[in-house]
Amino acid sequence: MSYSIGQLAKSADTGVETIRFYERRGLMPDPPRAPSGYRRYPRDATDRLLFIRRAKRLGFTLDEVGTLLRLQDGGERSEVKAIAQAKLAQIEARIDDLRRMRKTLAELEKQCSGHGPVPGCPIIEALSDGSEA
Amino acid sequence: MSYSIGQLAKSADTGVETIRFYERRGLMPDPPRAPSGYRRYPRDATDRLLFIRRAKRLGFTLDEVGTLLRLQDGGERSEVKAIAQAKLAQIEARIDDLRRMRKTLAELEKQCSGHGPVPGCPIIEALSDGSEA
DNA sequence: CTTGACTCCGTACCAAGCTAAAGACTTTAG
DNA sequence: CTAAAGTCTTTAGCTTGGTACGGAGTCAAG
Repeated sequence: MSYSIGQLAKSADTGVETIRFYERRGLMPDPPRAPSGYRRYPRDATDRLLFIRRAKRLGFTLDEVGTLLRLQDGGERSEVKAIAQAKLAQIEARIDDLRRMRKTLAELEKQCSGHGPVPGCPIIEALSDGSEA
Repeated sequence: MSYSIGQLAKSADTGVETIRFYERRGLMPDPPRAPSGYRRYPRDATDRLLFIRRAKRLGFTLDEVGTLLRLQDGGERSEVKAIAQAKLAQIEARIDDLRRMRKTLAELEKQCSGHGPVPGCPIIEALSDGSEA
């Protein structure tokens, strides 16, 4: 037995178009075809698709997912670890960015009474004169 | 005295193309033109441009910046505060997302010895079988 | 006056990750 | 058998925030 692309899509809760897109990007292998030209997926195609989805949820780009998939088919564990470390560093840098934004914005938001006209609003003033942002 | 677009760009450390882009987006007003068709900016155009840059640094999209600019020219302070609160909520949600990613990834990264072949690597295994991700 | 820098406009292109439309063909359910 | 649903390919579009190109006209320094 094998899957049609629609069945595969359903099995991993993705869209048909997404699978064809991953195929074009080299993440999903070109599957065998029925005489009609329809794609026929082996059962384990779902595993590959779920691998991609999980890696994406952890923050990896599709290019990085491609690298992880290639390493899965033969690579050094050190390479996997290095990719994970790099991604961790990116995530932490992004968190730091967002925390800085939050800090500034939260201070301004707290200072803003929320009543009356805009002139005098500390948020707009800070944006206007650079005193806080 | 007035600025050419190049001088304005330099005064706010942006590119000429960026200013024309903001103009198309309605963030910068259409400036008066010299007989040649060249844009002539009043001195305070720099303030508007810096406002946009600062708001962007705080995480606002260009559409949101546009709203803030319109409020600056007459609006309720409550509207400004509401936009700031919504943005704060978005930032916090994004931080939470990233922290979840970091937690999962950090655990996997710690479990990975970084030595030997990929088969058996806890990172790859987690992506393969969903045990952690 | 010439040359180089600047500016004009419209359009196209970039990243990333899909998503959709068009038109033809195949498979499946009743 | 028929009709609906699925699939095929190619191409184009979406999001956000710009960046770049081409060819023409203009401005400023020497």
